[in-house]
Amino acid sequence: MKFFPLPKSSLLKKSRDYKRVYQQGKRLQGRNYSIILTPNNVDTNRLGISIHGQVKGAVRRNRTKRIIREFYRLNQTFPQKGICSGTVENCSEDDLPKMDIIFTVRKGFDLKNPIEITQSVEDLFKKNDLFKSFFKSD
RNA sequence: UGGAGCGGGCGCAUGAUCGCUCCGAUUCAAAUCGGAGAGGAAAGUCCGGACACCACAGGGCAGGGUGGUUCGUAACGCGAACCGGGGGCAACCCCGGGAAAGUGCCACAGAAAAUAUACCGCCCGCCUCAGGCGGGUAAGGGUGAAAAGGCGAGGUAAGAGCUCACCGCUUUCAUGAUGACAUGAAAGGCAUGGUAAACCCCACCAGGUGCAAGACCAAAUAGGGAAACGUUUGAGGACUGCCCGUCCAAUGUUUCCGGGUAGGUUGCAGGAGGUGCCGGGCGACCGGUGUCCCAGAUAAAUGAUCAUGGUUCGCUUUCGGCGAAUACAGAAUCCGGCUUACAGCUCGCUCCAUUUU
RNA sequence: CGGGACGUAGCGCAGUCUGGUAGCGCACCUGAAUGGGGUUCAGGGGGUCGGAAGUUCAAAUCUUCUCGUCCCGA
Repeated sequence: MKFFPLPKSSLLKKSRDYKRVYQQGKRLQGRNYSIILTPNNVDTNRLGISIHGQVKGAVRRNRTKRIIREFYRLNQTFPQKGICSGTVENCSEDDLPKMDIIFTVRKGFDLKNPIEITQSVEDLFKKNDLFKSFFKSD
């Protein structure tokens, strides 16, 4: 069994970090959720989770957050992996920069375990060629 | 056996693997090991306190809250017991100051909605063809949510507390109770419609703001104060009329000081604490003693996966098998209440009906 | 964490303080006017007053609880 620790340094903490990602990041729209990505200058990926207040009930919000975090714990390099899976070009996961990720959830989100989220996110990356938009635009 | 009332409890369990937060130990550190990790409502934020800061000579008004009595409590709008009224066959449940201090309101209907009054009536008198006029009366009809004590007898032209008995009401007295109040007696002779979750009156209560309170440490940037050393001037002021010089001023550098933002630390987990036993009390609760330490996050920890087993439902139906479901809901300074939400399981006491003995 | 406001016809709002009749504009329907449409005029329909209890003879209105939406302060 492999170890997948998730310390707090792998989470976004500050309001200005969130603002930077919202302003500079690339957005992927899923079903009642979206993922925002931007490269950072730290040597790890960092995750932030934002759940809309219309998701009623603190229990439901907390549970959604924990499931997303569990998904991230098991797939900490999913942005790099996803970008490579979405392009036809030559791509190595280790050459890509580390990312800041924000996972935003809206009303109607109904994925109930990490496996469903993994499948949904993989499908999402395959539909979008992020490699091009990040590194070929200039 | 069925129905009902009241008061409690539990609210999935066990194991494995991978994670998260805090505490303790080892340790330079990294890390390792050990321990702990959501609720009965953590919720709504409706009350009350603790704690903190601010304000404050004393008193009052306005505005707000509470509302039978006596206890309990740190305190309460909470709880207990009792009192009175109402509902229920019953267990039991619900309600609670003042309407004979004052003001307002009571639609429509109705003669009249509180100063009393008279539509249909009843009775008497006069005029008189039907009927009309004047007076007496409020028992009956009618209206309305509500109609001026109820009911019976006497009384009367017809009636009326006009008189009387009983009930109710008011006042006074006596007895009992800490008290709400209860019981009894006498007198009055009907005066007192409802509404205070209308204004109001009476009694009692209360400074304000809230842990993002408050305390401490403290970048960057801008600006403030002080000191030292320089610089500039045919722009200014003072010593002095002029020059030099000095001081102020302007400006630069350095150092120091104070406030203080981001950020960090603390407040922040031993408490009106839980629980066993003993004692006091009808009870709420209180006292003594033993024992336990029981979440502490901050873009905010308490999770994921798998296995086995409960419980409930559906299908199948011989054991059994398969599938589904497993409530309401997540700590944010803490505590005492209230209110609201809640799948299902379960315990105790009591009442009613039926059956058997 | 603390404070405040709102919910009434399909839509936007009065009425709530001071309890008895729910009203206005737009929209909708019918008719008139026009060759037809628009404008205009006349008439009409449509509301569990967010929900539940309570006070009262009577509640959109008063009281309590509750649901939803929005806003403000830190």
